Amino acid sequence: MPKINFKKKNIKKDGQMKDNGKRKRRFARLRGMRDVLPDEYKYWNLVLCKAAKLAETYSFNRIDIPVLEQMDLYERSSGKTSDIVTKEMFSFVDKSGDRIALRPEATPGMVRSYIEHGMFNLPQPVKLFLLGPLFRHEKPQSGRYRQHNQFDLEIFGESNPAADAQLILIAYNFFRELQIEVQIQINSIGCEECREEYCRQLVEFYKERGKRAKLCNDCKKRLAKNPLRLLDCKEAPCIELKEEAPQIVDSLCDNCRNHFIKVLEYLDELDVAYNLDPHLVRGLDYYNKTVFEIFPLNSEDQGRQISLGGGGRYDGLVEQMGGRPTPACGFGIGIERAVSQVKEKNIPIKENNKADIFLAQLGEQARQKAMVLFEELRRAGFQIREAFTKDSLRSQLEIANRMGVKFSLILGQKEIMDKTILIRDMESGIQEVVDCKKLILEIEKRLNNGK
RNA sequence: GUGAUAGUAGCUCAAUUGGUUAGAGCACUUGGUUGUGGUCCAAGAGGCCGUGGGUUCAAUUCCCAUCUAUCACCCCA
Repeated sequence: MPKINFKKKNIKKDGQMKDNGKRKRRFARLRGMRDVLPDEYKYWNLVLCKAAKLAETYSFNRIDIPVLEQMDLYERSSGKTSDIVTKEMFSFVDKSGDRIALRPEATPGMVRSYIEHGMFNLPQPVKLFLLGPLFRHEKPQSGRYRQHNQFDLEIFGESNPAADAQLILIAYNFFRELQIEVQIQINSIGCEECREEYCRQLVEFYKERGKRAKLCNDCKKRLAKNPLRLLDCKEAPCIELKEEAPQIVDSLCDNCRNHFIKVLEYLDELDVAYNLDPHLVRGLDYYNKTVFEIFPLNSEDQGRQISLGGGGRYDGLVEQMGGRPTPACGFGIGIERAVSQVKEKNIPIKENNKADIFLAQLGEQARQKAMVLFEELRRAGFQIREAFTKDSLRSQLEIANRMGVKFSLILGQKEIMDKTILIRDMESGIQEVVDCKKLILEIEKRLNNGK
């Protein structure tokens, strides 16, 4: 005998059918996007404040630039062959047929802004910082989102190696003061001339007796297109080969070598620890001379090294983008990654939004009076909270308790008639009737006693 | 873009050899107390068992696809 299978979801307890004719659609978050909820925002505040404070100290001025730019901007600056441009851009054609991209990195937009607003007429160097979102259409992973925020610093119009060193110092301070241990990897990839010379050496090296055959397929392509990227490969045979490959530091011209040595000297003097990494090359076309990257320092290493930030010098970019010849350098730090490090370290966070007083009311008339009183007390400078939409005293005291206030003021019909108010000590539960006129004095007395 | 694992309530997780009302803890709402929080007690609400298709009398359970998440690669912050 077949049994009829009624689905429970269609039947209410009383046996009536649910009205599921129109099912409401629930919207899901887009892939790789995140909501930052209040619980997490305390960590964000910590990180964001540290960033803004440091930037200010080193005379960087905050700017905001659009999230949308012309796609060409990135193609011409970051490089048409770079991963960021070729496969990671959120791009589209808008209603007027323009090719648009959501910014995948900050520097090109900053350069555009510098040129467009004639900032070369300002006293140089121009030091700017940006806090905001970037977009990359990658496959999401831990610590990697399609929208992420960066703390981005740029110095325009300064060729002095002290500028490079200062950027690294700021990054170093940023993490150290957030109690995150980091490791700084640094290298110099020289200027166009010495890089060209180096690439020639590198290609020659790999062409020697059968080395080329050992390379992975990607690297064979790199050898022809962008030999520098050979140093970045993580395939075992390629790593083995590159150990013996010529190092770019040895091919630097005098100018570039001196610049690099100066940067390192400043860092030594400032006691900023760094590792020279002769294989560090960055994925963007515009870098020259100093390049650096920051990694967390994990004693028990879990294999993957996730970068917390990186940057370098890009002396040719401003001119290439149509501006005057302008030396420049900059770096970016991933806010989400910094936040996740802070959370991991369980750094205690002081609650700065703690209140002293809660004002409870009972009855419509009392509610009106209480709303007025609340404004008075707030203007008098007290840290006060309320829940005027609640009716019962019970739920109001429950909220007061959750907020951890020291006292609750209770205003009801009886108190209004007597022109008094109740002060309840939340710890002891002791209540006192106080004359309304003396309220401020009485509160101050109690708050000061607590100290 | 490639590969691995997973998806049940807001959260953390049970259960099902395919079967009739899918459970718990925390959180939430209400009441016990029509003017008193933290503890306690009671009740309530909350589930397209990720989505779509297939097999079956019957699928949350089996199969396929897909989406999403996590992890690794690529690359990066």
